[in-house]
Amino acid sequence: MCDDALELNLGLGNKGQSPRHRCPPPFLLKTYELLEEEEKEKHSTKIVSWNSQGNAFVVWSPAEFSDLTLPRYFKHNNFSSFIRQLNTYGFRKISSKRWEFKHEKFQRGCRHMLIEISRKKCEPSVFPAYLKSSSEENAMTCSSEENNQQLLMEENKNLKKERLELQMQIAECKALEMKLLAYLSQSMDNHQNKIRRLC
Amino acid sequence: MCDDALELNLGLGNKGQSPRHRCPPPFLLKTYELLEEEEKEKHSTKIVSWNSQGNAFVVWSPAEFSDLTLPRYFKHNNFSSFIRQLNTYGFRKISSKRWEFKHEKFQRGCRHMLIEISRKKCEPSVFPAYLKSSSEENAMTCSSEENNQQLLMEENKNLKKERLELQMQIAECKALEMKLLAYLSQSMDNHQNKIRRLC
DNA sequence: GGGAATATTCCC
DNA sequence: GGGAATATTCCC
Repeated sequence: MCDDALELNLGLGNKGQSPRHRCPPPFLLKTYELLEEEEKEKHSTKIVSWNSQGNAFVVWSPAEFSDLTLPRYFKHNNFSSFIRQLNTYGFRKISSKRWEFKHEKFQRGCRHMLIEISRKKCEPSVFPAYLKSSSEENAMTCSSEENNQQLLMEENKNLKKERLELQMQIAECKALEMKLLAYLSQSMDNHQNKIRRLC
Repeated sequence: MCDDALELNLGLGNKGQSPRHRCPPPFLLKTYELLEEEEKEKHSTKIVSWNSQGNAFVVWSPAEFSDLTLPRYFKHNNFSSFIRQLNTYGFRKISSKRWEFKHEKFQRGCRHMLIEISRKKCEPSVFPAYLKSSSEENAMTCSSEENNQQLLMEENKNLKKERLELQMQIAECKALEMKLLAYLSQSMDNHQNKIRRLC
């Protein structure tokens, strides 16, 4: 199930992204560590923990969690901000009776899976926010030419971004090629040696 | 100069936006208040203050400002984050010798003007820096507008062509990858067989 | 100085 | 639960 070794060897983790994205987003790391560290804590009542199967976690006491736990890991003490982040990363509340949150790739003992969780994208639509929110004003103040120009600019920007991503993909492909070739030649040598030894 | 009353009465402040925008953004309010409150402080050395004319402010001691002042108003103690915000709101550093920042609408005793300061949009107003005319009046002549559009369309066309080429390169890369992998697995089988035959 | 990703807040 | 504005971080 775990391809980490292959990914590590071939350098394919998080394709097309910048270096800082090779590790999980701070939010996920902190939430995971918070759960590991809370297991060691000696509170009179449990504040937050993995559920019994370890495939989700439960905030047993939102009040204490907000006041005591959150500010130790984040720049706030608002339960709702924490939940907003959970939703951003695709967690779901799986119980109506308690604050239990689940994500397929967020499980006890599986820190390596965190890298597979990503923020939900807000669709990069053709129309940027500033055109959507004030389209009436724009219609008043912008000539259709200017409007056109804005669309062109937007498309242009997206194309350049796309170009960069494609270029990075190519670089990765080439690197993989090199590694495969190196591995191929090495493994042939090995086999040659084995055969020689056997003769 | 101050339209606050009118805006309030007609509910026209920050058109098309939600109520919370009728007051200045928190960053501006906090920075303004910070300056008012620092005036009362009794530090051995001045940390931050309005300049003598009151039309800009000076951070006299960035180190103390970061360690002592920032965390009292913001969720961090990084001078660079503070400066990033200043830039976002259009402040300029107006001295090369000291940390002095200025915005036309940010002046001592003029809290009511803060409402007129807004974040720079991340969207280029219309044109990128290298295409922008130097005049702030941006009284673009028809011909230069058309010219611009021509350039944009040209660039756009080229980018799309480039994209196609890159995509083809990637396809080739992937095909080669497949061949290498197939060859690798085949050659390993062959060698295994040779070894078996030799044993 | 600013683009862009992530975090926090506010609001529906 | 999520859209969108603002704040903070990271990077060029």
